[in-house]
Amino acid sequence: MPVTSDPGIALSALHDHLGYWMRLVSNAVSHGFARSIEGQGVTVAEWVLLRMLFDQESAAPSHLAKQMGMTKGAISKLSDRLLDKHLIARAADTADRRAHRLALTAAGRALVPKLAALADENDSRFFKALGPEDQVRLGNLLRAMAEAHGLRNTPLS
Amino acid sequence: MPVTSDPGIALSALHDHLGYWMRLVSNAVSHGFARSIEGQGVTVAEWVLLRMLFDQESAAPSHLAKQMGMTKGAISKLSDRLLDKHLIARAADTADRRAHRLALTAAGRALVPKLAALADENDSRFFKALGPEDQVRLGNLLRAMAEAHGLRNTPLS
DNA sequence: TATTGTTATACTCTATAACTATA
DNA sequence: TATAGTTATAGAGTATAACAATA
Repeated sequence: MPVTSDPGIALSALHDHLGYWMRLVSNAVSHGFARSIEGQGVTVAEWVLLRMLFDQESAAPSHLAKQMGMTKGAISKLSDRLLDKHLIARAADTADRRAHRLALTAAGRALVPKLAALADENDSRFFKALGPEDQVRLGNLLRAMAEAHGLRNTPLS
Repeated sequence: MPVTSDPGIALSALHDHLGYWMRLVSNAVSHGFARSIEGQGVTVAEWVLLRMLFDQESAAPSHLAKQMGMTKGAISKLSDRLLDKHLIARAADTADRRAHRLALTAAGRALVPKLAALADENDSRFFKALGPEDQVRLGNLLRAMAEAHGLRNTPLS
């Protein structure tokens, strides 16, 4: 019998929801990663933006906003920080004078592989608790959820 | 071959990490829940505090801080908002005059079952995409991760 | 008129620490 | 001295909207 002031009402507990366990594990993995890259002077959102630019040479802020599921304003703030750190550069678009292009600097390009290695290590460290088969099963279940709900935006926080 | 400026370096992508998929799905579930309860005027963190008080009659802020994995300062701010909404009440501890006791008001106690029902609905809505067996498998995998890493604090964000 | 991007405002959550009252 | 709690400050993320420049 649950310990409540009104035992006549059956009330779901926090841990009765899969969402609770998802968030518990997800937060631990993400916070662990945030700690592992803060020595490199970047946040998780900054890592995502840098990693995306690594594959694209240059991108418009509006394009990154769509890719990352953020607003234009949020991308501006994120870009400002990366510009201050000299990890990206901003240039005017030659074709459309409203538009900008963001690209990695040499320092930014050199940093991405280090961050990717830290991401690999963080993922391994957490999920090695599951055997190899269960890691595959977990990935399949999560991708099935993402597919079923049409989830596409990169998760940041 | 990956499209990068330096094809000689194999670089893990964002979606190569289980942490990426965890966060993608977890964020969708949590944001969906946040939207479903905002009509009741509360945030997810407020829901967690209210749900915990429902089982405890009253609790000290410092106790809630440990339970929820938050600092004393964060609990103070959270409590202030719930006090403003008249969902909880604050009283001096009779034994230790430094300490306080937080408890649900009648309105707060009446609200918790509504929020619990919304939490049930949100969880069902998202995870029905998996069959019943896969829901059990996912829960087992997540609880195994939590157990392996000693995760205990309630995830909020 | 619509679009690109910046800037401003505000709110939530987090973290640290200064501060008070009491033990 | 240590503890309980509040308050202050700052940073990160999110969301909305006002704004200037250009299409």
